[in-house]
Amino acid sequence: MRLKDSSVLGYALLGLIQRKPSSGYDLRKLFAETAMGNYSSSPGAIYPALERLQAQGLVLGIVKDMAGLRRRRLYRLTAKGSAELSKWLTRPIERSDVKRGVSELMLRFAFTEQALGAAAAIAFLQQFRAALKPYAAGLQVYLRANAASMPLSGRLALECGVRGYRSMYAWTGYAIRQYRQSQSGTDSRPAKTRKGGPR
Amino acid sequence: MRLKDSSVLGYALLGLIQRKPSSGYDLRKLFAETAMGNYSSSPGAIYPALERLQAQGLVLGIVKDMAGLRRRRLYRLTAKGSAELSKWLTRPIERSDVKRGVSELMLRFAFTEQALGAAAAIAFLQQFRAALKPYAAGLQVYLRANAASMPLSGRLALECGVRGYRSMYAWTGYAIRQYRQSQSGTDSRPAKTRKGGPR
DNA sequence: TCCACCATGTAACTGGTTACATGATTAC
DNA sequence: GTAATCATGTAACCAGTTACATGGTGGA
Repeated sequence: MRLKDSSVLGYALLGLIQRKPSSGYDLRKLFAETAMGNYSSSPGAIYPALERLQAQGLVLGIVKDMAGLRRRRLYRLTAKGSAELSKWLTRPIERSDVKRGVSELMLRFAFTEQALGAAAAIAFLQQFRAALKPYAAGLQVYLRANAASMPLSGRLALECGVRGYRSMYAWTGYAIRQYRQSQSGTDSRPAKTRKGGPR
Repeated sequence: MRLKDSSVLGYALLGLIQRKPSSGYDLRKLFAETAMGNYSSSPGAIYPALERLQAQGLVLGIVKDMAGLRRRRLYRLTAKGSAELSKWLTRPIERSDVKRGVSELMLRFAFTEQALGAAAAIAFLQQFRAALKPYAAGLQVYLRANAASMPLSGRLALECGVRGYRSMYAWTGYAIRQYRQSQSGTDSRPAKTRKGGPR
């Protein structure tokens, strides 16, 4: 009897709660306002998800009587929840993960630093890089083999994919360099300086 | 009483069926084998989806007694289905489409050429391009404004997104050039094109 | 005969969406 | 007192997943 792993939404919630104990309302706002907007929102998704996490013992919600405001249920990770989050973050990256879509991997990356430290983030990037390379190459091979028999639109759509994966591959190199740089400088605190921007 | 628009899967099925009348089995194989793998597969999704499309009158399934094989139900588009597909393909591209994810847009692009001709595909690319530019710029602005207060991982994740959108923007330029080239050279397609002349 | 494969379906479960309900607090 | 906002929930519905069922066909 397999306990279904938490959905991506579940892991996103775990990650955010780990970062800072939060109420459902807080989390909704985060999803709605920050660049994580592609992840769902709306009470009908989040409150039930939090209940599921609590039922699995990954999270513990305590009603706080915030002076002067309506009671809010503050969730924080349990030890089990923390372990589950770590397990998800360190799960080996496979071809199928890349294929299924890169957004879950980016979410994992975004949480790795604060949950497991910069070294783990670098390790993640290296794995990601290693998975991207053959994937892009495979697409390229498929493209070369089938280009002649595909309509132009199909060929171009594939090329778009190849370019996207290549771009991400290049990004992993850049990101690793950034981490190394931030480590060699002041230790422990990831450098917030250097707002160069991409490119 | 709004009939819910077909889901993305529904449109994907319409597009594939338009290209060539197909059975559920054919469609499953397409999803499983071609680079469209990210779209679902598995009978439990496809057969019910086909039934829904039929119930909406977008598609008509006829049992063919393919000599020597088990009967297969061949679906083909109805006029209504064709119209619905065209409506989806030509729906204006908005910021929210880009945000929600680019894969639906790529699917639309891939079907546009065969359904509506090369001119429509070019028009789609131009719209797509026009939507990508401000989106990437907006991300960039957000990044610059918040980089200082974000952990390195968050900053890098955002930068990855910016790079991805830039790469896609560049791709739209390339794709438009490719279409122009294919049109000016040997016209393979019977000219549905030339509506407004390639600007 | 039995197995492998083609092809279609179905049932149980899960999770997300939309829309609404509820109640507490602050501002007027 | 009433409106706006904070905050949590709930119910109905819908689509997708997994896993299984069905049955027809060809080949050993």
